[in-house]
Amino acid sequence: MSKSDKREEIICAALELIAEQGFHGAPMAMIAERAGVGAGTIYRYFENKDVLINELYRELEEKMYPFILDGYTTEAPFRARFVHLGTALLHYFIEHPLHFRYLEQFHNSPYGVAFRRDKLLGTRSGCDFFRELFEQGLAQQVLKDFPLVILFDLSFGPLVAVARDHILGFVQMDESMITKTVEACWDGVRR
Amino acid sequence: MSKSDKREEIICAALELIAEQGFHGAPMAMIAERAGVGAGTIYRYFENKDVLINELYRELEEKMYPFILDGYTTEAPFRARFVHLGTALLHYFIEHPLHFRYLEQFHNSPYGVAFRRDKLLGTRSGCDFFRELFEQGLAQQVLKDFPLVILFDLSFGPLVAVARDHILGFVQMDESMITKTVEACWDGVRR
Amino acid sequence: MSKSDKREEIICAALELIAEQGFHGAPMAMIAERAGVGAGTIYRYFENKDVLINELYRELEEKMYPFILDGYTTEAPFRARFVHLGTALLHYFIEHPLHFRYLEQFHNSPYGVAFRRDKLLGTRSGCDFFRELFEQGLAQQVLKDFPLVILFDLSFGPLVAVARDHILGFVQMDESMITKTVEACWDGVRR
Amino acid sequence: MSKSDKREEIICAALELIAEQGFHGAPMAMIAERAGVGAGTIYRYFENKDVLINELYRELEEKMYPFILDGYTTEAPFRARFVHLGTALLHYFIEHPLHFRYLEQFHNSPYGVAFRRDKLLGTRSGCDFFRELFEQGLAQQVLKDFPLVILFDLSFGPLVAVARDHILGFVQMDESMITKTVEACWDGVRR
DNA sequence: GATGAATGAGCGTTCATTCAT
DNA sequence: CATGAATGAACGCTCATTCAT
Repeated sequence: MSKSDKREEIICAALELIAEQGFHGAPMAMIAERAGVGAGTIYRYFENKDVLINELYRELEEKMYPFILDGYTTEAPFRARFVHLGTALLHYFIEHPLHFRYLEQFHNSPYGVAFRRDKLLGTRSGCDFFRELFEQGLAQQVLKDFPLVILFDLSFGPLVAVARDHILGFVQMDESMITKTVEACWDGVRR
Repeated sequence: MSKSDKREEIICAALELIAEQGFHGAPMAMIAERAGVGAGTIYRYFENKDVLINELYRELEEKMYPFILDGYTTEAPFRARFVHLGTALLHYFIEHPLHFRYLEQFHNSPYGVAFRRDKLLGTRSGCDFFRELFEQGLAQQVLKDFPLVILFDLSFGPLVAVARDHILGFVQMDESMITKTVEACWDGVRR
Repeated sequence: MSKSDKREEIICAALELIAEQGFHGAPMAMIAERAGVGAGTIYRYFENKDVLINELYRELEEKMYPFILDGYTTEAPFRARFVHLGTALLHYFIEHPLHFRYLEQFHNSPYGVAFRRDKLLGTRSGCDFFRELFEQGLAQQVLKDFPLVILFDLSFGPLVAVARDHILGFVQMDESMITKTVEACWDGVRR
Repeated sequence: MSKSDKREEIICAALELIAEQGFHGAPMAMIAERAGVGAGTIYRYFENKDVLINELYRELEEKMYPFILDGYTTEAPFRARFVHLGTALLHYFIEHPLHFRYLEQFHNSPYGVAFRRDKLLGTRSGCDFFRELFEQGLAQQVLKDFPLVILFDLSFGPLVAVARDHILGFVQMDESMITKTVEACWDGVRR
């Protein structure tokens, strides 16, 4: 197994265990076992558990963005762009339930709060295309006159909730339901 | 300190610590210390940590419902009732940030998932007025034709997200912003 | 409930719980509950748990002796006296399984060792009629020439083992089996 | 210290402490300390305290059988075989007082009762040579006509009692006393 | 005297992290 | 490098004992 393979196995094992069992249910020894490496080996790649958790988060984000931005063009009309992003996001969550559950675990924890604070204060980049889109929407007056944060909440709050309920089996999302849901979000933010 | 005072102190200490630090940031010994009681004392009032956590959740719910239902009347027009509940909920969260953060911790954990499953399957009562409202809305065709679960998500997803961002200091909600936010939710679900 | 009734209830509750569950399985609070008294009350009658345990032992011994000595006469022939005592002892154990199991718990514990040491060193009286009988047997040369302790062991070792197996249900002792067993013990010690 | 040395140290520390102080006089932390290992280390070798206790019992049994069976032959006359086993057992106990006291602690506890039940019901093998010997003795009519269990009690009851008294210093067993004692047991069971 | 709520030391066990091999 | 055995602090929980009522 090559060096980067090992890293990948560790990341993957951590993702599965944490997504399924939470941070509690994923001791380092268990992550190591599932990754097929020694317990000490993890510490060659990640300084400690916190670093592993944050690094894994970063990697998931990086895998998510290309997926969401695939086919996205800043030339399209505003509504179409909004629908594209929302639909892509919901698709991503539904097709990557482990990623989704990990992201949820992460956000709902001290890690996530610190992370989010950094991002809003601009010390962290990442999903700036969301921010750009919403700023444009405000400038063009197609969006309701809300602070950016609230526009985010109105858009993603429902999507995340729907994704969770789908993954937990409380509702079954098909293509048309996804579209309708995103359009409902649009109704929420559009002027 | 009277008997029920002690119970109250424990509940209160648990609320604060868990809201602020999560379940694993709140060892029983620390809860006891903050409550000003011995470690063993907690177990006179709560069989174990799980029971304490669930009991605390139940108590918060019981405090929340009267707050939200205050002034609520099934005679009012549908939109008014929706706005009432949404506004009240957001108010409650904003005025009780510890409660809010505890509820979030709870829902985002094995406790919450089990709880939610019970509720959706109808084996648990509680916020049935929400369900009733939404069922009426569907029947009267004032709401978009969605499964109940998704209507919940479209309504509460944003409210919860907004409350979280307010509490974390990412946005400052005033009365008018609250109203506007709830109305945006309404735009999301109304036909 | 009178003062001595209370003491009796405590003794009785302790006997039952310890006999059935061992010292471990008999917390003071549980003893108090079964006795129908407050937990603190026990400490009015017994300085602490150790004292309770030793006192209870002493009381059981005191109840046992009259039972065993009933009908016993130093005038009878030696063998008859031996058989009387052995039979009576086995009967007592079989008819008072709680007593028997308590005595066993006691003897097999630091309490019992200290107790036995006292007794053999003569600082404790009690079952001196056993000692007298065996000393006579030695003097009259009807018993094998063994130290007293070994004669005790040859006599009571089997009886205790048989009683235990009966109580645990590994064998069913009836009157004739009891007699035969005691006679076998006699064969062991007689010259 | 090698891996198996550590396991041995733990076993040995547990044996000493439990033999001397009983199960509750031997907390895991104290066993670890005496073994010269960290508290957590025990759990690498034994799943929990129960498993350690049972494993230790099994190991003692395995050490005992070869000792007892050394020089034992099924060809010898019945009485000789009985005397061999009895003498060997008593020797073993006297030469291994810690083993003896541990075995006593074990048998006089929920562990031992369950264990003994298994053995009598035949779901456990082990000292089947005892059983075989006694069954032969019954068939050949050299033993008194008793259930097996009682023959066991008549034989081992005294031996165990004598061993205990020797170890506690209540009597001093030498070679001739051992022989005489076993012969007395034989008198007890022989027809 | 009687109570039982309160205590806190002590238990068995877990797990992030280290380090000799 | 990679390992995984070893560690020990920290956890949830119990229970003998005390003491205000």
